[in-house]
Amino acid sequence: MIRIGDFSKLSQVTVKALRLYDEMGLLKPVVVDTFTSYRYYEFNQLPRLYRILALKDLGLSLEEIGSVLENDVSVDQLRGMLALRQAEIRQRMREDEAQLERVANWLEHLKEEQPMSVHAVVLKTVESFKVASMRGVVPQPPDQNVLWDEVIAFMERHKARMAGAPFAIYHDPDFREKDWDIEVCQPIFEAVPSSDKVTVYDLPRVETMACVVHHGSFATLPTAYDSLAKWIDENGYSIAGPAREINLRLPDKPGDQNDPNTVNEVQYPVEKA
Amino acid sequence: MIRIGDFSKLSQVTVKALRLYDEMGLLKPVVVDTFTSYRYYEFNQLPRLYRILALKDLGLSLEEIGSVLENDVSVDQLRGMLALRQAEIRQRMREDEAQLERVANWLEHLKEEQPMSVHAVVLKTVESFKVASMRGVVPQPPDQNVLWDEVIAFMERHKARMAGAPFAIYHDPDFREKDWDIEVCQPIFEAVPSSDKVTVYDLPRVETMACVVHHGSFATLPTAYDSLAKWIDENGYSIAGPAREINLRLPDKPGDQNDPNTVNEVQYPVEKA
DNA sequence: GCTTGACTCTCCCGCACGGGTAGACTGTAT
DNA sequence: ATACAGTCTACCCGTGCGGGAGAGTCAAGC
Repeated sequence: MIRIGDFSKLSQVTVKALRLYDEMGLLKPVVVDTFTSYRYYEFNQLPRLYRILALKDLGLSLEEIGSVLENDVSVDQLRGMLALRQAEIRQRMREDEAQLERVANWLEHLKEEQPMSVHAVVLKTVESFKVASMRGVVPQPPDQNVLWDEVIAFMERHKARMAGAPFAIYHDPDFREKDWDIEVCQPIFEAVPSSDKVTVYDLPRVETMACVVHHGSFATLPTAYDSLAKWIDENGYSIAGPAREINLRLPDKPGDQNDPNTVNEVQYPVEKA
Repeated sequence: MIRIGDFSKLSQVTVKALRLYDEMGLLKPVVVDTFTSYRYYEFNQLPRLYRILALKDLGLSLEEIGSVLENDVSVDQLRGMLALRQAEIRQRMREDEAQLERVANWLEHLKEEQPMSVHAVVLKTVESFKVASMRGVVPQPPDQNVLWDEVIAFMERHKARMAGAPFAIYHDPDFREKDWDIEVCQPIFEAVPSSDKVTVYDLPRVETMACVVHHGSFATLPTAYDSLAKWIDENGYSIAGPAREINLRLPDKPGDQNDPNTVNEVQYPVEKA
């Protein structure tokens, strides 16, 4: 019979851990002195302790280890637990790879510039939601207000309530001088019927959406697109659909292209390249 | 100004997380109602929140993110932090790979046998320590007691105190019928001078030692060697030195080869293959 | 004006695995 | 006998929130 400190040195398991395993019932000392509460171990408890350590090395929780040691799980169940662990580890390795890529990308950018603005890119999943939408070709983006007028009139006619910030979808796959193919959308609650001009439908869910927020006048909005596109490319993704431009905060004076307080979120559906 | 729930939906950051970021000073609402304590946010706080999320995606802690956002760290320091993260991630990926291998190995063994005994293998680092040792060739392992007699006599002559369990080093690289090259060692505290038969020296540190404990009569000890060797091979290691056999609990009757209460730990120095 | 339901607030607990500390004993070696 | 090392219980700490309790607040419909 040896004391906890010696057992700790022998097994290279900290005293703290041994006490925890005792408390959790994984490894009880053979004797606990009634008066002093000193724990006394036996050499032949080492195999059990090593089994605990071996199972811990597989990434099982202490609770799981307890079940395994007490034969509360069948061999089949153990197989299941380990298969699950396998999947978890593989998943984590995939995440680590992606994270490594992002960190490398930051380091790359830190060589050149003050990158705080560039890198505020976030991936989200956007659920399906209902919109009142109108699509048309207009000379320039600011001209989309003719489309908006229709949508607003439509909403008022149907007393539809807004379910989120209005936004525009830019359907042109690449930049153009004039004649932009733009769809303006207003999220709504009610499933009102479409009119000849305004369509009501469910915008499908987007699994992975790369998003960046731009705060400042419309004139500087293209830089947001640029850095977002750059991020997408450099982090191993590719663009998988048309961009959305969400008008979180509109200019104080309607149509003012230079209000520095406007806030927009630019979104691109992406997929792992 | 919007309430926390709307800000949460907008950013897809849970209300809980937003409150935490407030408390940690990462992102304070623009207004907190004095009477109701309601938090009110602005759209233009989204870029900062996204910066938080982007930094979090790199694996930085919230505390680190706070420093970065408050410009408490220079670009050089940030570079250092990210380089460190890079090293951490790579390290973790290496560990994950090893863990994956161990899990796969378990699953492999679960197909065949009741493997609880086989797999209680532990890797440790063994520090350098002082021993009184005597090496010699004897017909069979049990004959090592002639060596022990010398060491015990030596210890008594010098009044040396034992610093741990006695053990034997098996210097033969492979199994043999007779004439075993065995070194018996007793860890001691005092740096007493060597005699002509017994040598006192510092056994060097072993970086990685694969260990298994055997509990039962000496007759079944070879199975411990077998499963240890198997584990070493199957987990991508190779044997890098002579085996040690540590006598944690000796037979009650000295020399009894069949006492089922003896406990031995078998150790092999290993290195990643 | 009142009710109702959806929000929001501030605590507090839990997780996994201990680290660290405090204050009180206990065992052992000189 | 005394000193020193070992051990005991009990408590708070960290990470990044999730869950829930109990109480207070806001907006909309009647």
